[in-house]
Amino acid sequence: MHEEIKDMLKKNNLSITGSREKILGLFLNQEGALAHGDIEKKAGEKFDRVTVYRTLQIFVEKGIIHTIPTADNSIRYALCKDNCSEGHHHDQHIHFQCTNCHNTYCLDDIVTPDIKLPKGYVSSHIEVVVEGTCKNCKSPVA
Amino acid sequence: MHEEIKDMLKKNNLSITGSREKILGLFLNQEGALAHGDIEKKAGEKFDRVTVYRTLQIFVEKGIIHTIPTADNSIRYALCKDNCSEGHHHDQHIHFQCTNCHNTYCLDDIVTPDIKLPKGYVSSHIEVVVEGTCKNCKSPVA
DNA sequence: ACAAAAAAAGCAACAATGTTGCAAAATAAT
DNA sequence: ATTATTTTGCAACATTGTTGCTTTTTTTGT
Ligand SMILES: [Mn+2]
Ligand SMILES: [Mn+2]
Ligand SMILES: [Zn+2]
Ligand SMILES: [Zn+2]
Repeated sequence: MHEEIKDMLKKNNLSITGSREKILGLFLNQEGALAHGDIEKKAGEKFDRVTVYRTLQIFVEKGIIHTIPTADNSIRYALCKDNCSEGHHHDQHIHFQCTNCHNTYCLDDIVTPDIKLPKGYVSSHIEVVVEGTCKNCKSPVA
Repeated sequence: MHEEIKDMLKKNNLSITGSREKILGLFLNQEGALAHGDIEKKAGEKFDRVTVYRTLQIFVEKGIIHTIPTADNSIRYALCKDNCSEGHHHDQHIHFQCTNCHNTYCLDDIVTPDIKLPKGYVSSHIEVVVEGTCKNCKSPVA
């Protein structure tokens, strides 16, 4: 597991440092997505806030994690599982945000749908965020 | 036009004040969506920053405007055209964000698609944001 | 294993954004 | 017109994000 982390960093031409190992570890041990605040709390006790910002930034650039837009003005981050690479993401799955537990999940198997746009508009990327109740929060009988 | 603004405020049980008239006017004279920063710049010169926050908040609550999530951590706001009411939005259109001019548009005629979710997930609301080149920025010949 | 070079982390200072409580002012109701 | 209600502006503060620079750590090459 810890070797896996080092390998991932090496594969992306990143030097192995404490903060990168720690933060990447957080993502690997996490089902859903993480908001910046979560990461600061969990990792930031050991590291400077600025380091967390810079680590997340470089992880996004390298295609290790991707961002998920949400309506509450706090970006979430999640691991890329679509073989993204430096400067080129191709995450095309949708995201689910539970209004109950407030977790955000990548639904990696659900591909973003095609959207027919009005004449003149050209699409390069589609983000779909579905809100509702997640499988863990589903009411027992419903 | 100015009567229209007052009527909208009255219809929503809001008292008629300078800041509300001004900010609602901005939205009515605007094709795309407005980021908080835009509104502060255009209206905030006359009004306190706090007033802008509170005005936007109450407009959202009343169903006069809705928010649009974006990946750059700056919520955009746009007029509701779907007869939204207090506490109950039913904007079901998609949004388009131009990577060139950075405008955000409501594509009011394009309804959000149905999404087939994995077992256990229940959807209550769907947000779709398409990125690309808008009709105004389209390259001449393409 | 060591020294030199390169990269990252930490620190401090700052900018931008968002929140809250309260007194003064404006608006609405009587 | 007076009173009651609502909204505003202000001040103070909290949170979030950015930048430049020095020190420390990691990597590279020997
Ligand atoms: Mn994802
Ligand atoms: Mn819209
Ligand atoms: Zn849940
Ligand atoms: Zn454009």
